[in-house]
Amino acid sequence: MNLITRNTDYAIRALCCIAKNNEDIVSVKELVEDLKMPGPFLRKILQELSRKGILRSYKGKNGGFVLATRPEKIYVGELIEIFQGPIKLQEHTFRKKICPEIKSCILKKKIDVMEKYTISELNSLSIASLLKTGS
Amino acid sequence: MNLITRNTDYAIRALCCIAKNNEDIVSVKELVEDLKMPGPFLRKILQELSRKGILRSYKGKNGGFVLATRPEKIYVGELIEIFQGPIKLQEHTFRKKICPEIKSCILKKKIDVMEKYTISELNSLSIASLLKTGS
DNA sequence: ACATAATGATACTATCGTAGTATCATAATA
DNA sequence: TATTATGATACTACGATAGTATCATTATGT
Repeated sequence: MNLITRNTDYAIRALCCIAKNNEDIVSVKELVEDLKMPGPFLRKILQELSRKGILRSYKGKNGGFVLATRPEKIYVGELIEIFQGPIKLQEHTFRKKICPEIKSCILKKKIDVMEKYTISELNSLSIASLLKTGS
Repeated sequence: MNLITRNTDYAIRALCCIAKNNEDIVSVKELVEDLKMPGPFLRKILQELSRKGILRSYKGKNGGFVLATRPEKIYVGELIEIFQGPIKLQEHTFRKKICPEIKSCILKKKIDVMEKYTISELNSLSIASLLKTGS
Protein backbone atom coordinates (compact mmCIF):
# COMPACT_ATOMS: atom_id res chain seq x y z
CA MET A 1 0.00 0.00 0.00
CA ASN A 2 1.13 3.51 -0.64
CA LEU A 3 -0.12 6.27 1.57
CA ILE A 4 2.11 8.51 -0.52
CA THR A 5 2.35 8.00 -4.27
CA ARG A 6 5.30 8.86 -6.46
CA ASN A 7 4.12 12.29 -7.54
CA THR A 8 3.45 13.36 -3.95
CA ASP A 9 6.83 11.98 -2.94
CA TYR A 10 8.58 13.90 -5.71
CA ALA A 11 6.66 17.03 -4.74
CA ILE A 12 7.85 16.72 -1.14
CA ARG A 13 11.45 16.21 -2.13
CA ALA A 14 11.40 19.02 -4.67
CA LEU A 15 9.82 21.40 -2.16
CA CYS A 16 12.50 20.54 0.38
CA CYS A 17 15.13 21.28 -2.23
CA ILE A 18 13.53 24.58 -3.26
CA ALA A 19 13.12 25.57 0.37
CA LYS A 20 16.83 25.01 0.97
CA ASN A 21 17.61 27.49 -1.81
CA ASN A 22 15.82 30.13 0.19
CA GLU A 23 14.62 32.85 -2.15
CA ASP A 24 16.57 31.80 -5.23
CA ILE A 25 14.72 30.70 -8.33
CA VAL A 26 15.28 27.01 -8.98
CA SER A 27 14.64 25.48 -12.40
CA VAL A 28 13.41 21.97 -13.12
CA LYS A 29 16.75 21.28 -14.74
CA GLU A 30 18.63 21.99 -11.51
CA LEU A 31 16.19 19.94 -9.47
CA VAL A 32 16.52 16.97 -11.79
CA GLU A 33 20.30 17.01 -11.38
CA ASP A 34 19.95 17.08 -7.61
CA LEU A 35 17.11 14.66 -7.15
CA LYS A 36 17.49 12.18 -10.02
CA MET A 37 13.88 12.07 -11.08
CA PRO A 38 12.30 12.22 -14.56
CA GLY A 39 12.25 15.82 -15.77
CA PRO A 40 8.94 15.91 -17.64
CA PHE A 41 7.15 14.24 -14.74
CA LEU A 42 8.65 16.65 -12.23
CA ARG A 43 7.62 19.56 -14.46
CA LYS A 44 4.03 18.41 -14.38
CA ILE A 45 4.17 18.12 -10.61
CA LEU A 46 5.66 21.58 -10.09
CA GLN A 47 3.12 23.09 -12.47
CA GLU A 48 0.38 21.66 -10.31
CA LEU A 49 1.99 23.06 -7.15
CA SER A 50 2.14 26.40 -8.94
CA ARG A 51 -1.54 26.25 -9.83
CA LYS A 52 -2.35 25.45 -6.24
CA GLY A 53 -0.44 28.51 -4.99
CA ILE A 54 2.31 26.63 -3.20
CA LEU A 55 4.96 27.63 -5.69
CA ARG A 56 5.40 30.82 -7.66
CA SER A 57 6.75 30.30 -11.17
CA TYR A 58 8.86 32.45 -13.47
CA LYS A 59 8.77 31.81 -17.17
CA GLY A 60 11.47 32.48 -19.72
CA LYS A 61 15.22 32.39 -19.53
CA ASN A 62 16.54 31.98 -15.98
CA GLY A 63 13.01 31.05 -15.01
CA GLY A 64 11.97 28.46 -12.49
CA PHE A 65 10.20 28.19 -9.15
CA VAL A 66 10.29 29.66 -5.67
CA LEU A 67 8.11 28.93 -2.65
CA ALA A 68 4.98 31.04 -2.55
CA THR A 69 4.35 29.87 1.01
CA ARG A 70 6.61 29.55 4.04
CA PRO A 71 7.82 25.96 4.47
CA GLU A 72 6.35 25.97 7.98
CA LYS A 73 2.93 26.34 6.37
CA ILE A 74 3.18 23.59 3.74
CA TYR A 75 1.95 20.28 5.10
CA VAL A 76 2.43 16.79 3.78
CA GLY A 77 -1.30 16.13 4.21
CA GLU A 78 -2.08 19.05 1.95
CA LEU A 79 0.29 17.72 -0.72
CA ILE A 80 -1.28 14.28 -0.59
CA GLU A 81 -4.69 15.85 -1.12
CA ILE A 82 -3.45 17.78 -4.14
CA PHE A 83 -2.06 14.74 -5.91
CA GLN A 84 -4.16 11.93 -4.55
CA GLY A 85 -7.41 13.46 -3.35
CA PRO A 86 -8.81 13.24 0.17
CA ILE A 87 -6.74 11.08 2.51
CA LYS A 88 -8.42 7.75 3.18
CA LEU A 89 -7.28 4.45 4.55
CA GLN A 90 -10.31 2.81 3.00
CA GLU A 91 -12.54 3.72 0.09
CA HIS A 92 -15.68 1.95 1.33
CA THR A 93 -17.01 1.80 -2.18
CA PHE A 94 -18.43 -1.24 -3.80
CA ARG A 95 -18.79 -1.19 -7.56
CA LYS A 96 -18.71 2.62 -7.40
CA LYS A 97 -21.44 2.69 -4.78
CA ILE A 98 -20.94 3.19 -1.08
CA CYS A 99 -20.70 -0.10 0.78
CA PRO A 100 -24.24 -0.88 1.99
CA GLU A 101 -23.06 -2.05 5.38
CA ILE A 102 -21.22 1.17 6.03
CA LYS A 103 -23.32 2.23 8.99
CA SER A 104 -23.33 -0.88 11.08
CA CYS A 105 -19.81 -1.94 10.22
CA ILE A 106 -17.58 -2.14 13.30
CA LEU A 107 -14.57 -2.59 11.09
CA LYS A 108 -15.32 0.69 9.39
CA LYS A 109 -15.52 2.48 12.71
CA LYS A 110 -12.15 1.09 13.72
CA ILE A 111 -10.59 2.13 10.43
CA ASP A 112 -12.14 5.58 10.77
CA VAL A 113 -10.32 6.06 14.06
CA MET A 114 -7.00 5.05 12.50
CA GLU A 115 -7.75 7.30 9.57
CA LYS A 116 -8.38 10.34 11.74
CA TYR A 117 -5.12 9.78 13.54
CA THR A 118 -3.24 9.38 10.27
CA ILE A 119 -4.77 12.50 8.76
CA SER A 120 -3.98 14.60 11.80
CA GLU A 121 -0.38 13.42 11.78
CA LEU A 122 0.06 14.19 8.10
CA ASN A 123 -1.62 17.56 8.44
CA SER A 124 0.79 18.58 11.17
CA LEU A 125 3.93 17.51 9.35
CA SER A 126 5.41 20.49 7.52
CA ILE A 127 8.08 20.78 4.86
CA ALA A 128 10.06 22.87 7.35
CA SER A 129 10.12 20.01 9.82
CA LEU A 130 11.40 17.65 7.13
CA LEU A 131 14.35 19.96 6.50
CA LYS A 132 15.80 19.67 9.98
CA THR A 133 17.96 16.66 9.17
CA GLY A 134 18.14 14.70 5.90
CA SER A 135 15.61 15.15 3.16
CA MET B 1 -6.22 4.06 -0.81
CA ASN B 2 -7.32 0.69 0.37
CA LEU B 3 -5.89 -0.73 3.54
CA ILE B 4 -8.20 -3.65 2.92
CA THR B 5 -8.71 -5.00 -0.58
CA ARG B 6 -11.79 -6.74 -1.90
CA ASN B 7 -10.65 -10.30 -1.26
CA THR B 8 -9.73 -9.52 2.35
CA ASP B 9 -13.04 -7.75 2.80
CA TYR B 10 -14.96 -10.74 1.42
CA ALA B 11 -12.91 -13.04 3.64
CA ILE B 12 -13.85 -11.03 6.72
CA ARG B 13 -17.53 -10.98 5.87
CA ALA B 14 -17.61 -14.66 5.01
CA LEU B 15 -15.82 -15.58 8.23
CA CYS B 16 -18.34 -13.54 10.21
CA CYS B 17 -21.11 -15.38 8.49
CA ILE B 18 -19.55 -18.80 9.05
CA ALA B 19 -18.87 -17.93 12.69
CA LYS B 20 -22.53 -17.08 13.20
CA ASN B 21 -23.47 -20.57 12.03
CA ASN B 22 -21.52 -21.95 14.95
CA GLU B 23 -20.42 -25.48 14.12
CA ASP B 24 -22.60 -25.99 11.07
CA ILE B 25 -20.99 -26.57 7.70
CA VAL B 26 -21.66 -23.63 5.38
CA SER B 27 -21.31 -23.96 1.61
CA VAL B 28 -20.18 -21.28 -0.80
CA LYS B 29 -23.65 -21.38 -2.31
CA GLU B 30 -25.27 -20.41 0.99
CA LEU B 31 -22.73 -17.66 1.61
CA VAL B 32 -23.27 -16.20 -1.84
CA GLU B 33 -27.00 -15.96 -1.19
CA ASP B 34 -26.39 -14.20 2.11
CA LEU B 35 -23.56 -11.92 1.14
CA LYS B 36 -24.18 -11.11 -2.52
CA MET B 37 -20.67 -11.60 -3.76
CA PRO B 38 -19.33 -13.44 -6.83
CA GLY B 39 -19.31 -17.18 -6.16
CA PRO B 40 -16.15 -18.22 -8.00
CA PHE B 41 -14.19 -15.41 -6.39
CA LEU B 42 -15.45 -16.29 -2.94
CA ARG B 43 -14.56 -19.91 -3.55
CA LYS B 44 -10.99 -18.94 -4.30
CA ILE B 45 -10.86 -16.89 -1.14
CA LEU B 46 -12.25 -19.63 1.08
CA GLN B 47 -9.86 -22.16 -0.43
CA GLU B 48 -6.98 -19.92 0.57
CA LEU B 49 -8.34 -19.60 4.11
CA SER B 50 -8.57 -23.37 4.17
CA ARG B 51 -4.96 -23.76 3.05
CA LYS B 52 -3.92 -21.33 5.77
CA GLY B 53 -5.68 -23.37 8.44
CA ILE B 54 -8.33 -20.80 9.31
CA LEU B 55 -11.13 -22.83 7.80
CA ARG B 56 -11.67 -26.55 7.64
CA SER B 57 -13.28 -27.77 4.44
CA TYR B 58 -15.50 -30.71 3.64
CA LYS B 59 -15.72 -31.95 0.07
CA GLY B 60 -18.60 -33.72 -1.59
CA LYS B 61 -22.32 -33.45 -1.20
CA ASN B 62 -23.38 -31.31 1.78
CA GLY B 63 -19.81 -30.14 1.94
CA GLY B 64 -18.59 -26.66 2.78
CA PHE B 65 -16.60 -24.88 5.43
CA VAL B 66 -16.41 -24.47 9.19
CA LEU B 67 -14.03 -22.43 11.29
CA ALA B 68 -10.86 -24.29 12.19
CA THR B 69 -10.01 -21.58 14.71
CA ARG B 70 -12.07 -19.82 17.35
CA PRO B 71 -13.31 -16.43 16.08
CA GLU B 72 -11.57 -14.77 19.05
CA LYS B 73 -8.28 -15.96 17.58
CA ILE B 74 -8.76 -14.81 13.97
CA TYR B 75 -7.48 -11.28 13.49
CA VAL B 76 -8.11 -8.83 10.69
CA GLY B 77 -4.37 -8.12 10.51
CA GLU B 78 -3.70 -11.78 9.86
CA LEU B 79 -6.28 -11.86 7.06
CA ILE B 80 -4.75 -8.81 5.41
CA GLU B 81 -1.37 -10.52 5.48
CA ILE B 82 -2.78 -13.63 3.85
CA PHE B 83 -4.34 -11.79 0.93
CA GLN B 84 -2.18 -8.72 0.61
CA GLY B 85 1.14 -9.54 2.19
CA PRO B 86 2.79 -7.67 5.07
CA ILE B 87 0.85 -4.62 6.23
CA LYS B 88 2.52 -1.40 5.14
CA LEU B 89 1.42 2.18 4.84
CA GLN B 90 4.31 2.84 2.49
CA GLU B 91 6.36 0.60 0.22
CA HIS B 92 9.54 2.69 0.26
CA THR B 93 10.66 1.16 -2.96
CA PHE B 94 11.95 3.02 -5.94
CA ARG B 95 12.20 1.14 -9.20
CA LYS B 96 12.27 -2.11 -7.22
CA LYS B 97 15.14 -0.90 -5.05
CA ILE B 98 14.83 0.42 -1.55
CA CYS B 99 14.65 4.20 -1.46
CA PRO B 100 18.23 5.43 -0.97
CA GLU B 101 17.16 8.09 1.49
CA ILE B 102 15.45 5.57 3.69
CA LYS B 103 17.71 6.04 6.68
CA SER B 104 17.77 9.79 7.01
CA CYS B 105 14.19 10.36 5.94
CA ILE B 106 12.16 12.03 8.68
CA LEU B 107 9.01 11.39 6.72
CA LYS B 108 9.71 7.68 6.73
CA LYS B 109 10.17 7.71 10.49
CA LYS B 110 6.84 9.46 10.94
CA ILE B 111 5.09 7.00 8.66
CA ASP B 112 6.72 4.11 10.49
CA VAL B 113 5.12 5.28 13.72
CA MET B 114 1.69 5.48 12.09
CA GLU B 115 2.27 2.07 10.55
CA LYS B 116 3.11 0.43 13.86
CA TYR B 117 -0.03 1.85 15.38
CA THR B 118 -2.14 0.67 12.44
CA ILE B 119 -0.66 -2.82 12.50
CA SER B 120 -1.21 -3.21 16.24
CA GLU B 121 -4.83 -2.10 15.90
CA LEU B 122 -5.48 -4.53 13.06
CA ASN B 123 -3.74 -7.36 14.86
CA SER B 124 -5.94 -6.90 17.91
CA LEU B 125 -9.21 -6.77 16.00
CA SER B 126 -10.77 -10.23 15.94
CA ILE B 127 -13.61 -11.70 13.93
CA ALA B 128 -15.37 -12.30 17.26
CA SER B 129 -15.31 -8.60 18.06
CA LEU B 130 -16.82 -7.80 14.66
CA LEU B 131 -19.75 -10.07 15.42
CA LYS B 132 -20.97 -8.12 18.42
CA THR B 133 -23.24 -5.86 16.39
CA GLY B 134 -23.77 -5.79 12.61
CA SER B 135 -21.33 -7.51 10.31
C1' DA C 1 -21.87 -48.73 -8.23
C1' DC C 2 -22.73 -44.18 -9.66
C1' DA C 3 -24.79 -39.59 -10.45
C1' DT C 4 -24.48 -35.51 -8.06
C1' DA C 5 -22.81 -31.79 -5.46
C1' DA C 6 -19.51 -29.91 -3.17
C1' DT C 7 -14.31 -28.16 -2.81
C1' DG C 8 -9.03 -28.16 -4.83
C1' DA C 9 -5.91 -26.28 -8.04
C1' DT C 10 -4.58 -23.35 -11.47
C1' DA C 11 -4.60 -20.63 -15.71
C1' DC C 12 -6.54 -16.92 -17.90
C1' DT C 13 -8.69 -12.03 -18.54
C1' DA C 14 -10.52 -7.26 -17.86
C1' DT C 15 -10.26 -2.98 -15.75
C1' DC C 16 -8.18 0.79 -13.46
C1' DG C 17 -4.86 3.61 -11.19
C1' DT C 18 -0.08 4.94 -11.17
C1' DA C 19 3.72 6.68 -13.50
C1' DG C 20 5.15 8.33 -16.65
C1' DT C 21 6.03 10.59 -22.08
C1' DA C 22 5.15 13.85 -25.88
C1' DT C 23 3.91 18.02 -27.90
C1' DC C 24 2.57 22.50 -28.71
C1' DA C 25 1.69 27.15 -26.66
C1' DT C 26 3.34 31.04 -24.06
C1' DA C 27 6.36 34.21 -21.90
C1' DA C 28 10.72 36.40 -20.44
C1' DT C 29 15.47 37.49 -21.26
C1' DA C 30 19.89 38.53 -23.38
C1' DT D 1 14.50 37.63 -32.21
C1' DA D 2 16.59 33.21 -30.87
C1' DT D 3 16.72 30.85 -26.80
C1' DT D 4 15.23 28.91 -22.63
C1' DA D 5 12.28 28.43 -19.36
C1' DT D 6 7.21 27.14 -17.76
C1' DG D 7 1.77 26.23 -19.06
C1' DA D 8 -1.54 23.09 -20.70
C1' DT D 9 -3.06 18.89 -22.16
C1' DA D 10 -3.31 14.48 -24.58
C1' DC D 11 -1.45 10.14 -24.87
C1' DT D 12 0.84 5.52 -23.28
C1' DA D 13 2.98 1.51 -20.56
C1' DC D 14 2.77 -1.30 -16.73
C1' DG D 15 1.25 -3.63 -12.70
C1' DA D 16 -2.11 -4.70 -9.20
C1' DT D 17 -6.78 -5.73 -8.22
C1' DA D 18 -10.75 -8.25 -9.20
C1' DG D 19 -12.42 -11.20 -11.07
C1' DT D 20 -13.71 -15.75 -14.67
C1' DA D 21 -13.13 -20.47 -16.49
C1' DT D 22 -11.99 -25.15 -16.34
C1' DC D 23 -10.70 -29.50 -14.98
C1' DA D 24 -9.56 -32.63 -11.00
C1' DT D 25 -10.88 -34.67 -6.69
C1' DT D 26 -13.76 -36.35 -3.07
C1' DA D 27 -17.84 -37.38 -0.29
C1' DT D 28 -22.82 -38.47 -0.11
C1' DG D 29 -27.34 -40.50 -1.01
C1' DT D 30 -29.84 -43.78 -3.64
